[in-house]
Amino acid sequence: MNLNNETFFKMLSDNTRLRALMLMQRMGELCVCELTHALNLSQPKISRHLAQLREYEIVDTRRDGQWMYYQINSQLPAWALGVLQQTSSGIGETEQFFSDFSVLNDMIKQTKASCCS
Amino acid sequence: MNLNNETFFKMLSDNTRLRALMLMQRMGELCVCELTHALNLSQPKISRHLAQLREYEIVDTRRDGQWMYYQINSQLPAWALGVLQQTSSGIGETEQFFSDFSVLNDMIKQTKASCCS
DNA sequence: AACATATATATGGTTTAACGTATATTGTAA
DNA sequence: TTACAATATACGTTAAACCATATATATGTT
Repeated sequence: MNLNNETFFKMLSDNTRLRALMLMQRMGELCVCELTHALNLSQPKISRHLAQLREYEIVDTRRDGQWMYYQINSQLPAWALGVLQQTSSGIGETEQFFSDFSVLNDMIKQTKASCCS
Repeated sequence: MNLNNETFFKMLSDNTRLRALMLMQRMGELCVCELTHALNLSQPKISRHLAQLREYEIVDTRRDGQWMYYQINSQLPAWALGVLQQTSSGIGETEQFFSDFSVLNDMIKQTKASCCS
C-alpha cells in the first residue's frame, strides 16, 4: 500500500482518532456504536473521523448487517504498525486511555453479545 | 517530562518538521543553517518550526556562538523515542528523506568543519 | 562603534481542519 | 410498505495552522 508519512501522522494527531485507534489496537475490530459509547462522543463526530481513517487506509472496514466494523489495516507498512504498537504500549495505561478501555469492557460484558443494546 | 500525545503527533504531522526530525534522528545535533540548507527552505520557515518543536520539548537546543544547535530531546518518554526511531528506519530511505541526507552530507564534506560558509 | 552573520519573531493573509446540527442512506424487521 | 436502528454525509461556522515578507535580536569581527 501507499502511505504518506505526513498524512499518517496527521491521522494520529487528533485525540478522537488516536483514542479510537488505541481501542482498535488493543481490542481488534469495533463497530461505530462501540466507539461512540466508549469515547462518549457524538455519532456523527466519530463517523466523520472514522471516514478519514478509512479514506487514508489507516483502517479497513467490514459490514455486518447494520453494523460497520473498523479495524487497523494490517496492510500498513511495518514501521507504521510499529508506531501504533509502540504508542499503544506507551500510553495505553494513561488515565484517558485506560478509562476508554474500561468503559468499552463494561459495555461488552453487559451486552454479552458483541454490540449495542 | 510531560508529553501530550496529541501534541507529539501534531509535531510529526508537518512535513517540514518531520524532515528536520529525521535529519536530527540520524545525524544528531544540527544548526539552523544546516537544516535550512538541507531542506532547501527559507530560514524563517525553518526557525518557526524549530521553535514549535522546542516549545513542546520535542527537541532541545544549545547555543554555540552565533549558532543554535537543535537535537531530539533525549528526555522524551521511551515510547516517543521509539516512534521516532521506528519512523526513521521505516522512511529514511524513501526518496524525499534520502535526498535530504545527501544534501546535508555533501555540505558537511565541503565545509570540512561543522557549519555554514 | 559600525557592520556582518545567524537566528528569531511579528504581521497579515490564506488554507485547512474541526465542530454541531440537520438530514440522508442502508439494512432489518414487522 | 412502513417503521426503526445503525451509520454516513452535508452545511455553515469557528478556530487553528501555515506561509511569505519584513523586521528584530544576538553574537562576533573589524
